[in-house]
Amino acid sequence: MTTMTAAERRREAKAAFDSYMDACPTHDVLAVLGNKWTSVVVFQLTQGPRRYADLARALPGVSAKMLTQTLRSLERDGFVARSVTPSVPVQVEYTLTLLGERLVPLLASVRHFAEHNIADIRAARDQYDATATD
Amino acid sequence: MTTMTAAERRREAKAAFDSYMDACPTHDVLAVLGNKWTSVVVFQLTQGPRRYADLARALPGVSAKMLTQTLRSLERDGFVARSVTPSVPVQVEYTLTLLGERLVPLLASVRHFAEHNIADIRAARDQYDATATD
DNA sequence: CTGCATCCAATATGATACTG
DNA sequence: CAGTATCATATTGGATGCAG
Repeated sequence: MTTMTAAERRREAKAAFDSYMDACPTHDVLAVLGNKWTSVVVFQLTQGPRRYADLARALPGVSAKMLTQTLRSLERDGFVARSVTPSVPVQVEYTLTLLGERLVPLLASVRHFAEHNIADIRAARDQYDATATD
Repeated sequence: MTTMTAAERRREAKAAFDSYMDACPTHDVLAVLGNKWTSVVVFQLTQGPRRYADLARALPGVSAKMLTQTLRSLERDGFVARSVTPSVPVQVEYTLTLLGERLVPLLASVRHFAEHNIADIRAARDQYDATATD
């Protein structure tokens, strides 16, 4: 049973690593935050509860589809609560949950890092692109 | 010239918002961190310099293409330095730059948040999925 | 007003084979 | 060893029209 051992071991290592990646909390959170509209929507909600149309107006770049999708995803993760007022027409309000509020200091950390280092990052990019074009 | 004003204003607002998003440092950093392999590659490099094959071995889930792409992207952003030793065969070593080291505490913040809140997040997901299936 | 369905484009990721 | 090239698939994002 030594035949194929190397390939087998590689496959097993890969499967194990894939499960690890799937289970890794950090990676999970990063995937959520990495979505294009997550951070801006959360930021809007830190300003207070917002209705669907409020968000659409504040975020002119988002399509209706992505706004809905982002809100659903945040709701599913427990960051955002959705409450419907059955009037005519219906009124839907989105609010940050307590769990969602805990996202705020984290986003502040990211912002802090970003604002302090973006100049270096962009300088590096410019230099990289310049030397590549040479 | 009052015709189409509403639509025009919407288009302008969207264009302005798009530029804002593109220019936003936080969003920029989040986009980098959101890539599937960025965090794990950076984490490997916090353990010390690594050669290409070292990384491939430590990260059995990554394809050669994505490993190269991730490293190039990190190099372009100034987080990682690539040094070639012209031997036979060539030896390529990747190291975190000083800028890259500054990523470490940020990733630690993300990890801290993730580890403290992942249980609540997953509970929320389970509940959401359960009530949706009802 | 809210938001789903549909179709489409762009990007990210992956598998495989090949090269200096 | 350290990639590149190519092809294929998956995921993400967007535009439009329709519905409760």
